[in-house]
Amino acid sequence: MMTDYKHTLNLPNTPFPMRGDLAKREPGMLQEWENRQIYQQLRTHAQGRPKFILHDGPPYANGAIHIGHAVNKILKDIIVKSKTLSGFDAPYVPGWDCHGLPIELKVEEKLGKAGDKVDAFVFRKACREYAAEQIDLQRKDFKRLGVLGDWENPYLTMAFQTEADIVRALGRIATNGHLHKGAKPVHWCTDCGSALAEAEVEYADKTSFSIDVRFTVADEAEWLQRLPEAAGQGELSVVIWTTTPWTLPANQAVALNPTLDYVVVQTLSERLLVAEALLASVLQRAEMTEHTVLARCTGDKLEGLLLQHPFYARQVPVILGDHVTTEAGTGAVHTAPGHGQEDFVVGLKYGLPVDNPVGGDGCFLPNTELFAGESVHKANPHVLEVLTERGKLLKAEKLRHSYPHCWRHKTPLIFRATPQWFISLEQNGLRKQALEAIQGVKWIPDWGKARIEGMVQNRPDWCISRQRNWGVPIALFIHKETGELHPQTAALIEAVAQRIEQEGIDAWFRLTPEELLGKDAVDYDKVGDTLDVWFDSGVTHAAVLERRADLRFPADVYLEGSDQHRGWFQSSLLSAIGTRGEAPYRTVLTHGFTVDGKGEKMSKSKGNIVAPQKVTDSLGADILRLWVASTDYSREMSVSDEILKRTADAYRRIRNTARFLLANLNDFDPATDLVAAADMLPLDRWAVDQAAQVQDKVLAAYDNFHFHLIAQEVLNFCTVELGSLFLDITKDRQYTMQAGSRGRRSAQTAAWHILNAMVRWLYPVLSFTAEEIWQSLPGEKSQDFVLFTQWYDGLFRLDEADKLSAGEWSYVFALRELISKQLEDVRVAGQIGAGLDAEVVIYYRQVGVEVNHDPLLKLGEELRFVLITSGVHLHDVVDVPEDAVEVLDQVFVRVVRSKHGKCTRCWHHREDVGSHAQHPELCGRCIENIEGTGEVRQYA
RNA sequence: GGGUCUAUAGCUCAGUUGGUCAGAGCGCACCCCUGAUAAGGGUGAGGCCGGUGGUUCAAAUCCACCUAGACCCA
Repeated sequence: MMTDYKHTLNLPNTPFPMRGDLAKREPGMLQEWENRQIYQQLRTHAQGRPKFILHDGPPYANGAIHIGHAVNKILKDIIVKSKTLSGFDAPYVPGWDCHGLPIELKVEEKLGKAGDKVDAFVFRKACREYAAEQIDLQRKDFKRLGVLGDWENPYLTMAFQTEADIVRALGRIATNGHLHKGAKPVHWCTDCGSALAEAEVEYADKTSFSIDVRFTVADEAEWLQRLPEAAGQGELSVVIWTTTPWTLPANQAVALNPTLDYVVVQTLSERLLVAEALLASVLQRAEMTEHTVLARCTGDKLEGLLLQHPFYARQVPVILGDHVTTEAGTGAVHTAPGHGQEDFVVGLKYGLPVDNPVGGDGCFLPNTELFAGESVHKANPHVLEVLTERGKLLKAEKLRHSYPHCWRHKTPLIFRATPQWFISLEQNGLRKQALEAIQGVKWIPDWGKARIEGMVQNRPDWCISRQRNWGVPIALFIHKETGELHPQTAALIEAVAQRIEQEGIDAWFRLTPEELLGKDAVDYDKVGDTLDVWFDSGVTHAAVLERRADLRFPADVYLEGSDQHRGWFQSSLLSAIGTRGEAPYRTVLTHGFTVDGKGEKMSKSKGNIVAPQKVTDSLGADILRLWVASTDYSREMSVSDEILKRTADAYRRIRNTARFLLANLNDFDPATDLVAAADMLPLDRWAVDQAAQVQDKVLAAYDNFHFHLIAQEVLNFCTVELGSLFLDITKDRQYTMQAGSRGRRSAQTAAWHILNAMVRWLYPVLSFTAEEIWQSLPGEKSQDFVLFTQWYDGLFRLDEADKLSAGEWSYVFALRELISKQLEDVRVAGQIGAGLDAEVVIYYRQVGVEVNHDPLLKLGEELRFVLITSGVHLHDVVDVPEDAVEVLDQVFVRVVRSKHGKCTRCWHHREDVGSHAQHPELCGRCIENIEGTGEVRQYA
């Protein structure tokens, strides 16, 4: 009998599932989108809109994607999608970086070295195939994340067209006068037999010899002229300290700091010159206790004096350099321009020879006196032996320190001067232009500017040569005698590029100089080096942005991890300046690295790695996307199981809010049931107003790329304004009023507007869920997918004409919260269970207050619906009884258990329950809703 | 060692130019509901704002140093 009336209620109902089951259902949705070709359709839709170009930084085509890749692509996707909803034509062309050493090494593992066990052409073909496989694997994972893009037509740096354009870009840099051939010390891996880019160098601990060596003065008389007090007994030597004994054969000078104080000390048998600040540590190391300081002077007094090389018959000068410090050593620096960057620079200043006695295999060249043929790594003890024999070794120890290693082989690198191609930062003002261009770019966060500025300011010339097989060739011809570029270089480059367009980079390796140069061929060499892969990806602004019809130069946004200030941001900037004098991007966004819950780097050994594939296969891509969106990406991004669990909690709340809204729109058809804004009930107008405010914040946050604020904002809205207030309060109206009544349709109209707005807020982040909601949204839709729409414009704000102002609502809800506390006290005391068991009496100042200015009086009888209690009674404060609680200044509340019977239909306790013979269990309001013309609501 | 950053409740984040700024949501505990139910509502307990010194009438908010962490470089 009690359940008889349940069928007279309009209970929520929806096929939209409470649980997302994302891991299971997302793949099906992806398939559907792919079948429908939504990316291609979107391009048609967006045609003619203003363009927004986000240029993809290409991941390297090797290995499974990790969480950092996922973060990067998801952030890009959020931007592209939000810009689409903002009315832009925002294409997304993903790319891959395909050439280079890591792929070559993978292929070497299978085939052996090119030119050794396998023909170079076969080898390159294998590299190409390997890269293509890797791309397929990565693409599959990227798509699974819900990232929308032109996946069937991505850009690849190994595409023939792109390879050709890379060569053309090199040509432009050459013709613009930035190319430079030089012998410079570069990081050299003896295992690779190649120079390494800075990005290919890793630092790791290594134990080295640490030796102090005597450089005895060549002509003591000359020294004493400058420094008469240095007269004494025994040989006079300058002491140098080095951790690379094998570089001594290439020594060309000893550097002192011009402003540091140096002393000559007399020991038992000799005189030594070192920096005063380091004297104590040197003597201690050499175990010399007896000493007297004979002389003292600054380094600049000694410039140009000659020293005897410790084992070769040559004299080397004392030179000056600010790079000499007192951090370690002796304050006198052994200088071998062929083996060190700083040595090279200072050597340039003094015109020192760049002697490089070491071959590409890491062995001393055959003409090297004493050490011919020895490997540098093994020659150290021999050098020590020679030094000892000649009495030049003051002290030898072992030292553990951080030392550069090859990122692939993990072997220690050497610095070795070799002929290399460089993009010069100075020769034609590239550095200056780049620094100027940096000023015109917007860097987000703003410290990105200082970071790249500092790096560009200080970086050395860009060494673009690699002695490798799988790379775009440095397609140049140089004169055999003079080393000059061929005068027709521009035309030659274009001719080569055209061949590469047809056949790929093999075209260059197959080419004989005669084919292009004719008779000149005898005088010219074909350069055999390949390009640094950073050059490949760096010039995609030309090979991709300019080349593709759907894109354009410059891009609006580049977005990568903070490591790319040295990498892609910089290689792109330098190459764009070098080719066309303009930055390739207007805005550069940076995201931090992903770290674990403790803020520490992820590593296999720590076991704290979060794999994106694992997340999508368990929680779903939308959870991963929501995590990305909830995290402030401008700093380190923490992920852990707990964090993902919290994210999944937030997701469920958002999903269920949407589900409940849908469930209440079960019988709603906007075409016939939509209530005009002006006719909606005040509470419903308030809810739409709140949504409008949220939308303002959400759109601003998308605009400023502050996605984590969106996640917070939307969740708060779902929880507070909707869950706690609007949805809870309107349940009564939704369920108990006549289905087609204005009161109910008004609430549904608000829900419909809110859902329409919300589904779009969510779409850039929760793409799967948003589309799912969209499919369930009632009414004829203008578009099949959220993606094809734009931000919802059906929201509105409260205005002066509203019966209750925004401020009045705020007051009512603040009071409601205070009354909730009172209800809770009574509930805990066991007097009531649900709020509907209670009635509330409010005592406050009423005398002299106009009804029009009193929100409580205006709401009147309907206040009980706002408070979700069975009754509300308003009295003037003069009548306040003893047991009322003052919740606000001069506002007292008393909560009592209702003494009336409970209506079995609406659950309110009402005096009139039982007064109707036909329906003894119902209140009058319910009877009116069942049999009459239906109740009318004014406010809530 | 140098450069660029970060450090607010268990978690994710707000805290504009220093003065109700110690906040929100989640989680947690407890209560209620059973007509959003592997849901929903309510109440509550959690932070000396990484640490130490300064500047100031006043600092989470400015300065210095330290600690921990991240990226880049040597």
